[in-house]
Amino acid sequence: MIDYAAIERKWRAYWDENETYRVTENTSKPKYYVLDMFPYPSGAGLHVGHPLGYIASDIFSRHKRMSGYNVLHPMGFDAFGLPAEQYALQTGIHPAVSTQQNMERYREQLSALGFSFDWSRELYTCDPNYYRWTQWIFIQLYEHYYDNKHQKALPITSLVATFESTGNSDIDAANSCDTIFSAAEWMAMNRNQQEDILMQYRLAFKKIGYVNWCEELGTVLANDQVKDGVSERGGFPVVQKAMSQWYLRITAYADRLLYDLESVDWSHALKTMQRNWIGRSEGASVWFAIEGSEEKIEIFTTRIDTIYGATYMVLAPEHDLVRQLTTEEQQADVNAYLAYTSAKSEVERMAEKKVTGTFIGAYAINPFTNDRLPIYIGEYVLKDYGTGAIMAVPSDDDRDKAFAQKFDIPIIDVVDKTDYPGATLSDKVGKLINSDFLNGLEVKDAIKAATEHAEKIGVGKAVANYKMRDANFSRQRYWGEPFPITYDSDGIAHPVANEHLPVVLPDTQDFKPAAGGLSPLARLTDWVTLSSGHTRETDTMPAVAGSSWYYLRYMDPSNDENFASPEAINYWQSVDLYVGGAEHAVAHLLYARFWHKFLYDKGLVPTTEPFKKLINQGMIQGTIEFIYLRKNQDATEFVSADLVDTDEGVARIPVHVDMVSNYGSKDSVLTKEGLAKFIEWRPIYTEATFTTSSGTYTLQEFPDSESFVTLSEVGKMSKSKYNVINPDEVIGQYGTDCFRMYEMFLGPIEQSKPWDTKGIDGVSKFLRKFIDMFYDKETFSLDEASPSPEELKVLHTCIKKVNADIEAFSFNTCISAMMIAVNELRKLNCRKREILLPFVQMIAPFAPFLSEELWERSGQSASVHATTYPTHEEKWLVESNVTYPICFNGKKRATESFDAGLPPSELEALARELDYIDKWTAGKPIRKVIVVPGRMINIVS
RNA sequence: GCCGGAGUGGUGGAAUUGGUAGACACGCUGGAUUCAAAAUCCAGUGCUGGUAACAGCGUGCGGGUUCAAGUCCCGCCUUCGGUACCA
Repeated sequence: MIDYAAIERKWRAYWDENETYRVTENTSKPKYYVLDMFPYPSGAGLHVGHPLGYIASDIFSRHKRMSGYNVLHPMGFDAFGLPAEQYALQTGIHPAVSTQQNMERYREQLSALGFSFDWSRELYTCDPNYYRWTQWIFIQLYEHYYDNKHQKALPITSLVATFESTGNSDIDAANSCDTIFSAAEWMAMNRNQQEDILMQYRLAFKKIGYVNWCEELGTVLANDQVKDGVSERGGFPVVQKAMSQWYLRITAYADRLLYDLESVDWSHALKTMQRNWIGRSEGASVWFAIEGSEEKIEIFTTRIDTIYGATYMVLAPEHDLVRQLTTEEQQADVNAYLAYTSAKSEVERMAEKKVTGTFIGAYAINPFTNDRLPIYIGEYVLKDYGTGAIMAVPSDDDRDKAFAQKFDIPIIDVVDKTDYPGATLSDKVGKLINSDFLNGLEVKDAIKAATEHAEKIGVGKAVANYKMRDANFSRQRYWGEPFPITYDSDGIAHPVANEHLPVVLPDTQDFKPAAGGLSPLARLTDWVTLSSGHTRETDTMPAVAGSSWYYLRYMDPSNDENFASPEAINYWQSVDLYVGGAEHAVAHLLYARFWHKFLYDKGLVPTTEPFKKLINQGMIQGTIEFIYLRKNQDATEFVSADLVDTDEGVARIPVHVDMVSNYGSKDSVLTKEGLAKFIEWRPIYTEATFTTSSGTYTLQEFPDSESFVTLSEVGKMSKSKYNVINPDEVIGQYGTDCFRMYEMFLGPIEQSKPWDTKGIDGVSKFLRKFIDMFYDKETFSLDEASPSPEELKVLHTCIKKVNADIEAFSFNTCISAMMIAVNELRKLNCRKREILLPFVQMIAPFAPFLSEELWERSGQSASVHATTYPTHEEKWLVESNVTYPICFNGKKRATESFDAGLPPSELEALARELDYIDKWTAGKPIRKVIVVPGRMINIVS
């Protein structure tokens, strides 16, 4: 009856030709912006997991569109980034070429899935017409600083004006400048000095910082690209290295990024993740004088109340004052310790967590007690958090305590916790002791009192600190946006003039990373050196640059004058619904919010947040199979191998050495029969014994000798785990509509679940039954008679439920509601036009191809997707009778049907008359009867 | 360790947010159709006892609130994410 492949071809062509999904700024309709996180076009193409979010957002978009909204639903590609470049290094194929190919493949796969994207708005981040504006925004960041008093970004020129009139002492701005200067001092500086100072205020700035350096990839990585001390991509070791790098001062926006989370409709889990990442903690800054030095040590503490218990100080090994304060006698020790810490990689430090450190010979003065405190350096104090220095209170901090015990430093108890049994050291409870004027105060009050005292005597102040660091923005790689920055002969940075944007990424085949942390672009001397004598910045921007603002470009993707016209931005405002994976919960979403707030400060966007509502779709996982093998040389050692061979035809024999102890909980059994099948399936294992590069293995048998140990786990679909399922096969067999509906039917959209085609027949059957209703034997024919109230009730119940559930992103229950309706209509033998046409409209967002075809065959013109979505009429839903469960003391014992119009009092009276009451009350008098109209009746005795 | 989710039949999952637990679907069992199979259709299917009517039990575990708890509160267990020497 229906040839799926044919109708899919037909309607895709129709939609293309008629630009069915094209959208313009139509002010006569309310707007709605539905955005999917744009994909990185990888070489592997889409697997069944990718479309989950796209299907959901497509259904939602189609529903909104049919409900009278002007819907912007675009798609594009996050096309710059490491994988294409790594691929290029392996194959010699230019990233621009492979990226183009991959994008074409994605485009084809995406449109095969019937998504209603407005492809005329497609963008990709490696397009010069796009990254011209990425560069432009970068320049704006460079030319602005963040003013804390006004809580917004202001032009750097106004900062210069202030410097010229009053110096920097009155300025409250986000900065990394620790010198204070007067107007006269400013005017006396040479240009280099002035530019250095300004750099410490700019929102995009250059500084020397410790960065995650990955030698293997030849580049710096962001914190979130490093997992467990190795690069997320490739798993190469990552070490700390000091390099001059571009940064974005995202910390300036920390408070707003934190507090504005309250205004967005995101999941609780996601907001918490962002809050933790920003990591605001309230505390105090305190300055400790140093014996025999003009310098002071600034520390950050959340427990200023414990200052009377401070018995020593610790600086991070990289702290600026270390060199200066180290005494001659301690020099050798300190040098040895510094050598020790700098040789250690992040991985080692994390694994070890040893208590290490050394005394540097100097003493600080406790500003509250005037006690001499020895100054140590220790790796447990981090350079980048707070001020890189702490006052150590061993009585009330686990780490300080361990350190003090190791180095024999006195411990003074300052908090009495006897009133709080079970409280740990880190709990902020107890009464202060041994603490002068703080004695007897509760911790909370003591913190307040101590902070006030510090402020009064001028040795400290209340401050908030953040875990979040400024964002490293430099990559020493080829495949990214070039910085729109040149340097003059004095090394002073200059933004590239607007008319010279974009700075186009030069073409080359030589994209290998250069030695010494230089970008491949540094080798292109013709490009680097300009006729003016300036030289170009040769680092490129990270992938997060292009994705930080792409949602704005969709509003007006081909504008040459602006990143998007003010009119378009004003019309579309911001993204109403954003759908994407939780793996971008922190980095991408924080950067995008930061850029958006900056543009808001500049008056370029009308909203403070870019994404009003956000849905994280779950991951569709694959099954990862392991088979347990015994290494022949050593019968006691067990290892696992992936169930599949590699491209080279060699079994992979990784990890899980001691998993044998687990096999009671997770195992499934591979019988001898199963083994035969397995060998048939993977001919490389011709016997139960086989040899690989790492040895000879035998399948591990269970003691009963009838079976072997195997394991399967669910996990992310990935090429390397050989568990990728391509949607093409499923679509070929069942059709796109069925695939779409099945993915939705699998369960709630936000939940992760393993892919399993077991249930797809149910959806397929449902669609077939639905189509059947349009046919009389083999002929397409609808019943023109008027529908019965019963039929209308089925239809309208379903319409009501589907409308509500789409709004609630509960697509699985929409589909079950439609299944129920079809089952009931079939029972009623209904083939009525007045029932089935609204049904076609109702199912259209879910099954865009089939609905279009049935709509046409029913003699309707134009696209079903251009029609108005059905809404329910309450009059068809009213029931004349309601069936009530009759409960006795909360337990359901019977059901009774009553007239729906009866008031509760009459229902109660009827209930009291029921003849089986005695049976359940066991003769006890009825204490009361609870009637919940329309729900239930409970008789309490 | 800390933070945040989640635990419901053989399976995926429903349950209008405190009101008939297990909708819908898969699977399974029996039957119809068929030379046979596939497909399709019909019936049954939480567990326990019983031929049955029916009864008891039942939403990870233990308490509690309530006429009524999968849903709320307290204490655990398991599991999945995030994060980790953050002062």
